[in-house]
Amino acid sequence: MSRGVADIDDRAGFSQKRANAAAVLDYAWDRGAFTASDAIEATGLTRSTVIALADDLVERGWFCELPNARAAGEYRKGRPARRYELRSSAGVVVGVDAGQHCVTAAVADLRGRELARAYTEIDEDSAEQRLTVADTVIAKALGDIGLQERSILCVTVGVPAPTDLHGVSPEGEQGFWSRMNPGFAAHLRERGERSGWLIEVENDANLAALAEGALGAGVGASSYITLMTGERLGAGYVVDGHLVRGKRGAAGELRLLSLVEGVGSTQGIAALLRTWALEARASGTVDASSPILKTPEAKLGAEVVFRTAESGDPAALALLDRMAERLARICAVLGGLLDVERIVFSGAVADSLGLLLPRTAARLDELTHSPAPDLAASTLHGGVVSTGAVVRALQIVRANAIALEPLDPIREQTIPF
Amino acid sequence: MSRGVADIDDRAGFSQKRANAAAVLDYAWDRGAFTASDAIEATGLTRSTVIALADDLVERGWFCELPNARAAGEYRKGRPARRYELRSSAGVVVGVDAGQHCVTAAVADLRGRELARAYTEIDEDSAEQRLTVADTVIAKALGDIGLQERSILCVTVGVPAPTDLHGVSPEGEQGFWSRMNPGFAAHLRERGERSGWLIEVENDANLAALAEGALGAGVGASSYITLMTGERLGAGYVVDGHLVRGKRGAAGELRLLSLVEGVGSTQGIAALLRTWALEARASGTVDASSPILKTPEAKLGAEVVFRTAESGDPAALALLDRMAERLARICAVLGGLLDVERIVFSGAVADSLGLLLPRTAARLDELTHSPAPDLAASTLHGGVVSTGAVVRALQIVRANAIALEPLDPIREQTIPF
DNA sequence: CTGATTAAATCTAGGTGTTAAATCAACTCC
DNA sequence: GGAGTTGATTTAACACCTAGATTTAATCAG
Repeated sequence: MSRGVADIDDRAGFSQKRANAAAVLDYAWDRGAFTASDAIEATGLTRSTVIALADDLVERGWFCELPNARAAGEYRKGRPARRYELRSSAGVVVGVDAGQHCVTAAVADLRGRELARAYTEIDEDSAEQRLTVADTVIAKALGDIGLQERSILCVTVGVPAPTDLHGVSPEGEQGFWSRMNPGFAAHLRERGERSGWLIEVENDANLAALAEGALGAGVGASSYITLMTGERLGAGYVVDGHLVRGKRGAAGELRLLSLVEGVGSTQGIAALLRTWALEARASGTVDASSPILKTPEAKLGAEVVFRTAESGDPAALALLDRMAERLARICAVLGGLLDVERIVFSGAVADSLGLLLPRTAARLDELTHSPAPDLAASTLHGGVVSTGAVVRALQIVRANAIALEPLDPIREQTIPF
Repeated sequence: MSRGVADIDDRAGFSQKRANAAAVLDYAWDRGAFTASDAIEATGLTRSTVIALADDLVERGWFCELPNARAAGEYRKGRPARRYELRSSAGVVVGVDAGQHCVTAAVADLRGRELARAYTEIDEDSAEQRLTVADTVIAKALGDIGLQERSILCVTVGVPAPTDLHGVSPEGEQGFWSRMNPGFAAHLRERGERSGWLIEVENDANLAALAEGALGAGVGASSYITLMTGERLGAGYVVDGHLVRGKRGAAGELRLLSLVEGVGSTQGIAALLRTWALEARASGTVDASSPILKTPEAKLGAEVVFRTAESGDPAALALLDRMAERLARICAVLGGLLDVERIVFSGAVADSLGLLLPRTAARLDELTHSPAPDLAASTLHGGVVSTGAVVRALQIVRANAIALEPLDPIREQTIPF
């Protein structure tokens, strides 16, 4: 569980106050304003205790006390209750998508509202560069809203590589993985320890899965898979509410799907549709009027195929059917082996799946006996990984909140955006 | 987590004493005799507190106090320490394997020592019968060692069907699953509530996986798969230390493996080797001296093939190679998709895999790029499921211990076996 | 405007459980 | 038998929670 997070309290015995404070804080986390009575009911503690704890948390900067009870229209007779709320500006989290070609950093408050976002493209793949680029992108995002590093409570970095419990990636083929993750964990941990924030380095598909589960098409499902499907396929599994990582964090690497009949490679939808479209054009079977023939070769990609199919073009539809067959097989195997209720398609092509998804679902239904998993397209457009990183960072902060010291509660009302 | 277990305490606020007592009890669980000083170090609590808690637990029947410190040879100077130990006879757990043809019940003490075992075969498949047979088999096992129902702390039942969080199985094809699990959960829960024990109904392969992880070939691995491979294939996944169950508990149902090239059906090793041996014999390509030709048809099964192969028979070895290829593909897909470090072969044929496993491993190595999972044969012979049920029951008792009342500490020394 | 009503805050006394420090007990070793 | 060592026991103080009485801040009815 701790995963690279500094273990702050290793006492096994419990401090009652600490535990109760954690309960109140946790209750407040996903709730808006609340009164002492609300917390009393939720925690089973006495009024005196709850109020003492809440005042404590106000003093420590986690809560702010709201003006008065009746303001919110929800008036009830009797003495107005004091109202508290999690101080969403008690600190920020940073979610970084350290992708192959581009590094993005998103800064969010404790409610998950995105306050800033910055990115830089990377040309050269030197290890050094990836680390320093991440540093500067984070600094840039923070700078845009006038915050300093000490506002950070947690930084989570997503990398296109499996990561173990310490955020370290294995070598991988031709060292790709260790090039993508050249020691983010160690680098950030060192800085985090100085500045007092927690860190985590996690596989990008896993973070995407968390994003979908928290905000996207995975909401409400306790078992689902997120398929990242741009140029290459990758998956993040959430089963029984837990992220499934595997020994080296490589669960969700789909290379072995090549053993499934009719699947072959692990190329993504975008890559494959492009290849197929070029093949079709070369085969001479495509109608002369079809955009698949008319589009210039350099521009012929998945987007074109999707758009062309929507206008009823038979050649494009044939390609979609072929893709549906392939995706259905992938979903059947993954969904069948893991018994998930939903499979979310995420990544660049997610917005264009209108025609493809129903076809895939129909085919999937034929392949499976028991109820097949639902298929859904991500609603999170780009930035899934950085969003997932923010989601994960918030989870980490929430789990460790009582052990953390938030910003001094001076600049109370300043929510930059 | 609770999974059919009666939720005894739903207060959110914490009782400090209760939590500390739980810590001490949990510390004692997988430890032999220990002194107060040991527990002090482990829990971080004060001597006074630990001793008070320990005495409390002695009074409640969870601990017994052992004679004196120096007895155990581990003498150190100074005043001899009081020594405590988990009272393994504080109660028993019952693990039931409610298989298709046979119901087995194992009774074990809190240390996991098996005290009794009973079984009955089932001829007819009436739902009623399965429930009552389970009752009588449990009663028989208990009776053999002169215990009464109120000694039971938890009953776990393994069924050859997926189970959801409440222990309920879906319909399944031709109602097989609901015939195998005709409401064990509801039936036992009712009885358990009267007699004060916890219950759980779980898929048999999942229980086998837990058994392997606790006592068998899965020990030491945090991510492994147990393949149950008798007549039909089934798997239990443990990834990152968690059992992976899936929405309906059907993770590990391998029907969809039929989509993998070279795997085809989900028949088990025993079933398939029998079929293949008969095919080979019919094909006329088998040497006349081979036992595969000479064994009477009714006796020609997996056992014969394994034994024959060991004497170097080419026909039998060819069958093993064919099987190795198939198993390697299964392992490659499962191991690759889930990133496990080990795959354990469990079930009836586990003892005969001496020749098959190395061949499978070699082929598996070719199929995977990254380090392939280790392959291991179960060392638990028959009874894996009931053993797993006991393991699971003990987990449940451990997790809920402070909320349970053990037997009155009267018959202290009576450990029947 | 006054007093009744209501709901919540605040105050107070008491109890439970933990700690820290001092003291006592049971050993061994010389 | 006395010094030395380790751990149990005792004691007082403290931390935190609870329950109940009291007070406060509001509405509402007349």
